[in-house]
Amino acid sequence: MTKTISDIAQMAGVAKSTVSRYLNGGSVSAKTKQKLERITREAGYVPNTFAQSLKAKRTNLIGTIVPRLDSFAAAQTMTGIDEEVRAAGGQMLIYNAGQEREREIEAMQELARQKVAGIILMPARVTPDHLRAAEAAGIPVLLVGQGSDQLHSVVYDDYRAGLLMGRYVLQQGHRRIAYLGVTEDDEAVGLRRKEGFRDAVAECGEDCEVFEYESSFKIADARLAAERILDECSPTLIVCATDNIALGVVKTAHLRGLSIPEQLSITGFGGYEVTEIIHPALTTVRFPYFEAGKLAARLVHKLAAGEEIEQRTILDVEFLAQESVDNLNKPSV
Amino acid sequence: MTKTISDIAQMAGVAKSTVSRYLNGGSVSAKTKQKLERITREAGYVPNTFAQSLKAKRTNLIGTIVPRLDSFAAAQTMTGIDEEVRAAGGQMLIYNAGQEREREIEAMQELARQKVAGIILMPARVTPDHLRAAEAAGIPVLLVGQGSDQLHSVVYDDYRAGLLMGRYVLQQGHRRIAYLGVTEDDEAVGLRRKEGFRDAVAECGEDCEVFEYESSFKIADARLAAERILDECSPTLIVCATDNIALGVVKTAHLRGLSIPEQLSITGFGGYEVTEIIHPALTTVRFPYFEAGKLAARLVHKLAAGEEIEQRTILDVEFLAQESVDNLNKPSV
DNA sequence: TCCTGATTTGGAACCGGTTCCTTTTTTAAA
DNA sequence: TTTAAAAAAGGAACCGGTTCCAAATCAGGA
Repeated sequence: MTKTISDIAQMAGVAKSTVSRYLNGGSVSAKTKQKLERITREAGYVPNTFAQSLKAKRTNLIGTIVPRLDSFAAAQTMTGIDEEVRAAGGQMLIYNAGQEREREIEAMQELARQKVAGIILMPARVTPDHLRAAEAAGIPVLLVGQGSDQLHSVVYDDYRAGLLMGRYVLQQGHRRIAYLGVTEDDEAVGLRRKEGFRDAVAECGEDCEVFEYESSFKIADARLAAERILDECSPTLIVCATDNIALGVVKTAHLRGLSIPEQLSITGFGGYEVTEIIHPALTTVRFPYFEAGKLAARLVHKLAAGEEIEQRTILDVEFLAQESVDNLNKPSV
Repeated sequence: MTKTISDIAQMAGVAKSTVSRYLNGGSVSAKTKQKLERITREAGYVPNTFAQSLKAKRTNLIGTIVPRLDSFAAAQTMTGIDEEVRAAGGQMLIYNAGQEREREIEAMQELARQKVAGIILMPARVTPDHLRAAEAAGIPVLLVGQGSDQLHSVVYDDYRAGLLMGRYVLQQGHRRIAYLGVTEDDEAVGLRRKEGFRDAVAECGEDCEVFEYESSFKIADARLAAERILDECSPTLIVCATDNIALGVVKTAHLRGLSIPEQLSITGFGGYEVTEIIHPALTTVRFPYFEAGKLAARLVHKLAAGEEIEQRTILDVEFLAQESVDNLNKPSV
């Protein structure tokens, strides 16, 4: 059976406090050190994590709460967190909230119970309940993707993403545009991106019709929304609030026999891997999900160590011009 | 401060053993029960997991080892596991092996150390090292996706997937086919699928040229392989061992200006969500990743409870005819 | 009212480590 | 050789629960 520290102590003929000291780098004579080295190795001794944590009252676990496991953004972020946490000798505990706000709260309580060193939360929206739960948890909570005045956060520059996208498509000559967004409850994705886009339209000065629509994050819903848009206002371009929504719109366009980008231009936001793979490649804005994960892990470690960090860290985004937007200024052949 | 069981006992004027009994449904008088109900609630008492686990020598955690976090198959499987584990009142601990075999071994040791109730492992390949580590872990280990004579497993019917695909494309009239596979070290994906496909060719009886190529799982590599295939043997169809590989081939075809499926037919395996979204939709075989996850969770729970289960559970696959394969039998217009 | 058996309760040991404090041993200086 | 200081080792308490066993309380029957 698995050995305990007392077993080792007995085998070595020393007190268990000595073994503990040996294991944790305390003052032990060279002779004893050597003997214990051999014995622990031969016995295959591994300390019991619970006993350690019980005494230490904390772990080196970082809890990550994600809205779902099968999303590109979540997967990239988790990978980034994992890489950094592992490098720091810790481990990442993933909690899947399944897109339900209640379960995000529940997850914070549960993670606090498990005495994780810190929590990284990727919420769709920050509610007072979140703040209360974060407060009650008594451990650092870091938001990713959404900001808050109360909690520390790592956010993307959603406003700039919208602005860059707006400037680009206007510069390509589009003046009849549908904006397919998501609920404004989602401040980052629903609101900021749209604001940036609107401001780009405003600063352009010229006449430009923008029709605003709304969809959920699901591809199927995006397809339906696209049907409505095409029926109602036949724009030259549909700007979609996420790459997934854009994929749905692309599908609908294909089904209607519209060629992209000649008959309909489409853009997304996100920079999912698939956007370069599909044909035509999707013009989008790349969000540094992976980097955000790494950064979040570093920051939450700092918080756990009691260090001060900036309230809000804003990560820059990168505009990616690809093939799905037609240049309406080009001389006709 | 967080309360301990002794605090509660003191507040209630009883021994801590009584509180423990109350919490775990032991024999407690109605009066005491009532009092403790109130006090634990008011004090917001939550038991310390470590102390519990230290005594119990086990947890209700299920450890899941995945090759990577950002893969469709892994995400679906994890979601399935999570759903089932949560329903059973447990929790899933995810360990990302980052596609490195060593880290799979390391993960098993680490999870054993953390006394998880069982391990679900999704390996690319089962090596003697895996078997040794599973043995040493002393807790149930269940494989998903790859079988083994030594360990319990949930596998897909890869052979049948290959067979169905082969029969279908032959029936569509293809006789000059490239099979773009992966290393045979991967028994399920690299070997079984190909064997099924070969047998379909054999049973067809007619003359049929099959050119076999190999790629990694990466889209970029698949694109390069596609270039070689198109240069070397100009088949009417490329059968790809995974949907991701197929996506790479589709991309290359598009870049070369080949229209799909008229000039080149392409198929995949997997049933990733994106295969229905791209245009033309990819003909593929759907693998029940989500269901496999749910089943795996149930089975590993049974193993943890000491129940007997079948050595190998084979899950059926579903052929999905979509648009990316041309019917060469159709009368030319 | 007293006795017996069933229920409740309290006390102590234990799970496997860490840490503080004291005692013993070693080392070096006087 | 003696002595003081430093290094090493031992012992016990503690972290926060669970569980076993003995003691106390309660109920019902004689």
